[in-house]
Amino acid sequence: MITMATIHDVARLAKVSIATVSRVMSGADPVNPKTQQRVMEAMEQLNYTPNGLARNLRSLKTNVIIALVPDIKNPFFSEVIRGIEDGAREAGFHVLVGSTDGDREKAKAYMALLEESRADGLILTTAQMDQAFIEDFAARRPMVLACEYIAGSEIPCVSIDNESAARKITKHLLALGHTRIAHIMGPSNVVLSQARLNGYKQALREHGMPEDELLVQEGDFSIESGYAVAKKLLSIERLPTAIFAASDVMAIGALRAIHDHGLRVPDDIAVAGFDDINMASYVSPALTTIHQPRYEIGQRSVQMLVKLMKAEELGQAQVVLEDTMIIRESSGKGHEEKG
Amino acid sequence: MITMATIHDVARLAKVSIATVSRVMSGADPVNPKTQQRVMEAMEQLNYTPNGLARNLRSLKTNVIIALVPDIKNPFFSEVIRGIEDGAREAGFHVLVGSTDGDREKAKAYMALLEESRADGLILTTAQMDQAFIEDFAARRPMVLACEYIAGSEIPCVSIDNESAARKITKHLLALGHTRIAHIMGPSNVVLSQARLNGYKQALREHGMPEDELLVQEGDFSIESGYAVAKKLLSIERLPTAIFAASDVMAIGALRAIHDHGLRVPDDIAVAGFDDINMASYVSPALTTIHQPRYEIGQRSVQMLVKLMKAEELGQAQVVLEDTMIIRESSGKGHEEKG
DNA sequence: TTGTATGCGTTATCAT
DNA sequence: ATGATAACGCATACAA
Repeated sequence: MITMATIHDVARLAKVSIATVSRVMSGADPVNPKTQQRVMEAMEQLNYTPNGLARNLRSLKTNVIIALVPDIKNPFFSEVIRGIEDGAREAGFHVLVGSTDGDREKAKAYMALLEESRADGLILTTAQMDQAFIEDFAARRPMVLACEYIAGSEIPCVSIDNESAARKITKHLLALGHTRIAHIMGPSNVVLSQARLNGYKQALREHGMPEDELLVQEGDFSIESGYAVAKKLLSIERLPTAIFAASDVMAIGALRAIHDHGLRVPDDIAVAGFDDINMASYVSPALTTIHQPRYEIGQRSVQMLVKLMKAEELGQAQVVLEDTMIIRESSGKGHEEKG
Repeated sequence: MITMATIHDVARLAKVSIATVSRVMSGADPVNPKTQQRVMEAMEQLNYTPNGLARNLRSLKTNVIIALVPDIKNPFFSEVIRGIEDGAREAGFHVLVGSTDGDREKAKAYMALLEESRADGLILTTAQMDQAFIEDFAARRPMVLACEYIAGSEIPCVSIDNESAARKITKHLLALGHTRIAHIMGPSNVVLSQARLNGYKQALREHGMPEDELLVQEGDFSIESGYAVAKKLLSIERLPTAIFAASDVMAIGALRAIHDHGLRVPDDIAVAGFDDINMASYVSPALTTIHQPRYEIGQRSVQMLVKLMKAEELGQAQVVLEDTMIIRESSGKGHEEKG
């Protein structure tokens, strides 16, 4: 709108060189108190704000990091983002949150900002693109994976052990005497969906339960998909006695589907979720779920990213945080386990 | 990590001047096909990506707009943001989403990015700072208010008519025969909380109902506050027969509080929300609420902002979109109205 | 069709 | 303690 004052304007008004103006801003070199005063007054008078772009170009740094989430509607990520933002602020960085809607091209568009030097680092909360692309990118740019661990990869990451967590909650359902446990998995192209599926299968196997392919159906983490998939599960001949959804949001969709079907949770069908989002303890029945330290995941991710950007050594590149099983109403009577 | 190739490197390798390299990138001036080929090969070979910062400094534009939300956890805003992002992408802009946590200082930190020329425009989804500050800012920088209309202000904005919507849903409860309708309002320092409160009061007045101060309690749009405030409402002597919460999220908290209190919705107490977030139709009982065209609010906001940034005339600076009352289970038997 | 040179607003390295 | 000037990487007006 209004044409901005530059360092030259300030210098002219204060009758000094631009170098001196720059000096009073940085405070690095000594400046005569009297001229300093003049410069400050000039800055004040012109309402001067240094141009960030010029500074960035000069330093070849932006102090911006990009955080990519697959779906900004998903409440799971919002807390992770908060952790990221707080961690970033502490380290003097701004966060640009991008929602990719599971679209590789959108993700790549954001990642291009790094190539253009318009951002310094990247946090990926879901690795949906092909692994080769990610590996290549991580080799060239500071990047951290939050929430997801890619087996066999050396990319720095922060996550829980999704497999063991899924195993744990499936075992909980088994311990309650369930014999037909269905699983609403996440999109099969994301790593953590596979991890949770594996944990589920392992638990069944360890208990000598047969795998029924009909009982495993794929959702996309949305509440709508949870509802739709649960409907499908309710239409098969031998009804499941329990449903383990790979996310709380999908579990809430399932809750509604079961309700609409005239059945009751947990009496007729038990339900378990994953993530422990805020709403999990407010819906009725309250959700049994796996608590993920979402805020901490975000925070730790940035901390690692900052080290990466400073080219510091990060001792451990793959951080696994602890999860907790939270037993509430939706799975029936129970107890709490830690691990 | 890796030291980037510059336009000079490309020029040297292709044995041309940097001007020519620049030309093949922009495609503005004609370039000999043969040299163009050489340049392209050089770019390819060096894996060259133009430095965005330099471009930005040159053009004094960043193509970045900042969208500020008070709370990224609030699902209401996620859909607005999606609208903003899609609209922005169409217009060739990137969106930097910032969460202010209702903290003026955080908001100002983001707004400073505009002053530093590191972003071109601002969308505020909640005006929590003092009005003078906002007015001043809007006079100097391209800015649009989404979701909120400030009476007496000329700042461009896109929103529904919060007052009439609140009046409408309160009247719905009155029509169902409710005599003691409580209101869980939003934070009193945000404009739309006041608007919704006013609508609520107007409806009561029009029906000749007395105002009971005990029945109006302030929340902060969080599910926890909805729960806590509802608890408070359940502890007063003459119980309310209905609760109108200023947001669905708070309404869901209230649902749980009523449930925990051993009462039933809508039989014992009716509940109405506001926003029509995704989850509103999935909780039990499903929420009666006001549907806001959230995605469109976001989209229209950016469109206005883009015009503002281009210094184009925006015909109408204050856009009011239509809301819809959605009657579901939580308010008891009913019908649907439009307006 | 191509090259030279200037400027975008800073910071930093020289001098003085 | 201060000033002149060269980068940072690119786009473009002007020459050739």
